[in-house]
Amino acid sequence: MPSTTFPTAARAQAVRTSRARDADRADLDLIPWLTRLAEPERTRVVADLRVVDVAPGELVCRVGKPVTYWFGVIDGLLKMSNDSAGASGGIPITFTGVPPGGWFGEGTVLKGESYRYNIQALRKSVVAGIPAATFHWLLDRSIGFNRFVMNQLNERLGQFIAAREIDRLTQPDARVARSLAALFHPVLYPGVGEVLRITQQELGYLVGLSRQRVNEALTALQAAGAIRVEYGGVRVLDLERLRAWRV
DNA sequence: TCATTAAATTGTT
DNA sequence: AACAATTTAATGA
Repeated sequence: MPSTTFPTAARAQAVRTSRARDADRADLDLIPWLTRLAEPERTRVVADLRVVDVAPGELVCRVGKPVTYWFGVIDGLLKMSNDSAGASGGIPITFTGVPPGGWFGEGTVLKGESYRYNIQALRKSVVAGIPAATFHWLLDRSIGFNRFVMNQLNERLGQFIAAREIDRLTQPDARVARSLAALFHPVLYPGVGEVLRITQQELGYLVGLSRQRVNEALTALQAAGAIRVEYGGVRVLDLERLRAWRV
């Protein structure tokens, strides 16, 4: 196993807790775009792929750091935020959860800029990544990969528009409902099945509500038959209902 | 594998 | 924020 440096940012604090390891077969099955690659490409990508365990609170990448990897979530839950760590005061912050199956930062990698977001693990997670060079190499020769990235960019645009709507919502139940619906996006987050593994605490952190209020909201959503609350997670019964939740 | 214990999560005040 | 109840994870025989 190569002892490469990874993830990039916050390595000083990360290297202590994160543990690089080889990707096993189970991990590979959870990378949605990998199945779309033909043989010569697939082999190189698997070789370049890095998989690490990330501890809760650990930063996967930080605003301003140069782009080195394109990341995806194998397991766990990450938080994407555009805050500047208190530098600009307590200004409204947009959070987005990244559940299993989600790959992000392709726009930044494409342009070769520095990261525009902080990506932080909300709980113990498994994160995969390919080097920016490999990403570009794939774009240059795999049509399947290009299709994936294009679709990804398109769907994500819709996500951000939805996120702005959610931010404007004041009703807690609606915020929770729509945020949940976003996390169950089948294209962006194919790793999320019927059940999303997320605690009410984590959901509260993501949506910007107290755990108690989230609990109340979830109870209401469950009573309406849109979801089922389970221990350490939520099962979606009616995704459309969640998306359209008003009050 | 099972029973016991510790930790995590939930529901409620 | 604090509490009790419940569920899961960890431990060791």
